[in-house]
Amino acid sequence: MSTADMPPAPSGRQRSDVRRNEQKLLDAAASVFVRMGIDAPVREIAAEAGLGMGTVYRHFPTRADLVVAVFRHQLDALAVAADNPAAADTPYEVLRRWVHRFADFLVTKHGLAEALHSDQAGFEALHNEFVERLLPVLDQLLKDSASAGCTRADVRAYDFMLAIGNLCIGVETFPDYQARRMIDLLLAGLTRTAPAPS
Amino acid sequence: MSTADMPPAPSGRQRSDVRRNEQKLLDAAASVFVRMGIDAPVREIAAEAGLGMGTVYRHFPTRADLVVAVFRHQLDALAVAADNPAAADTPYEVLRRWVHRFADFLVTKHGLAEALHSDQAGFEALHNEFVERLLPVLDQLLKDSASAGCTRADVRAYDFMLAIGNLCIGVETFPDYQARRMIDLLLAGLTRTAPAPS
DNA sequence: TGCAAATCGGAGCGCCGCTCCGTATTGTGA
DNA sequence: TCACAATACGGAGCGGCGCTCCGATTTGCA
Repeated sequence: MSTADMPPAPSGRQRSDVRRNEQKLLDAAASVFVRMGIDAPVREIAAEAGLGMGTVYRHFPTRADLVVAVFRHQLDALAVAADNPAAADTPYEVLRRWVHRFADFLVTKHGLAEALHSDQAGFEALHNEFVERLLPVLDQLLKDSASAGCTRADVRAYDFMLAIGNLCIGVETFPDYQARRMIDLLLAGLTRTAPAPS
Repeated sequence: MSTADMPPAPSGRQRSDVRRNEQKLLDAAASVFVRMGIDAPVREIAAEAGLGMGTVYRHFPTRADLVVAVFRHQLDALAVAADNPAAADTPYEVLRRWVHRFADFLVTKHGLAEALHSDQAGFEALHNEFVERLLPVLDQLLKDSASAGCTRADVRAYDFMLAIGNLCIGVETFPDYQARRMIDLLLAGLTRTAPAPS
């Protein structure tokens, strides 16, 4: 599932061009993603890197793998962003801040939010990566906030994560859509008192 | 923008095969949409109707026009669904019910929610249709509820409509995702008392 | 330096949305 | 009833996409 499961090589050394080209591809992809969005043609990335199509697909079997690789360190940053409670904030405030940071991340990468929920073949890898890296963090934040009595406890982190991601969809397509307000609305719904469970 | 702006014909009568084929196309599209989702290939629809590609595109210049035409009467039904207050419900309850009905509509049409927010060329028509038909209704529901003191008044109907649509994305791709809960959460966030205006 | 193993490059396949124009159908006036 | 515009149809074809496949090239060890 991951890009490279065995650390360096099973026998003998790894060829030098492999590492070099992988880095070229990551740089090129990052650049192209900024310029043309996540859905940029693979050919474009190959061209930007000065490499062939075959090379791209040998390093990253599917587009989603490339996307995941490009954004992995940013995902890591998000995953640890909740570790420093930052002074004496209420757990709800910590949660709120993290959610907005998550939304920032999704919105600034053109089309990432859309891709996250795409049913295009291969993009489950992207979904899985988000679930693996971020779900535990968000789950903890939700539990902390609920334990402190700030928020209701009957909201599953998985639903909540997908919901935040979903709310970010369309910010580029429809300039009038204010995703932030809707995220705040969802956060408001999280606070205390469930109205009436049907 | 609409499929046919002039009612019958500007001069002379309209050929009979035109009406016949348009109906064939609508039926075929509805059937194919159910079977393969909104993103079904146009060729498939043409084949199902027993017609050629050219005929499809002459009747419906873009895929979105076809989608809009297929679902137009259901949109109408939604647009008037809020007209009968249904006994003595609180305005918030009326709003809640309508929102869920809207969500039902989106979810049962495979891929409609996704298409609504697609940046694919031509799909603004779909977006526009939703805005034209449903936004006034939702706006009224929100205003009524706010006037009655049930909900906050600082939420724009446009944002809210797109948010509901967004939350419905992924229900088919990720069976574990419970969009309904998140919609209820958003509705809960709507009830009175804004926490802290930043 | 030579050679086998590993990697690269890009032509090519299948699928898509959409166009274009020769062909078939329709309805009307004689 | 028939002939003839006017109109609509059909599907080959274009450009673009993701992804594969295999001959050409590079690499590093002996």
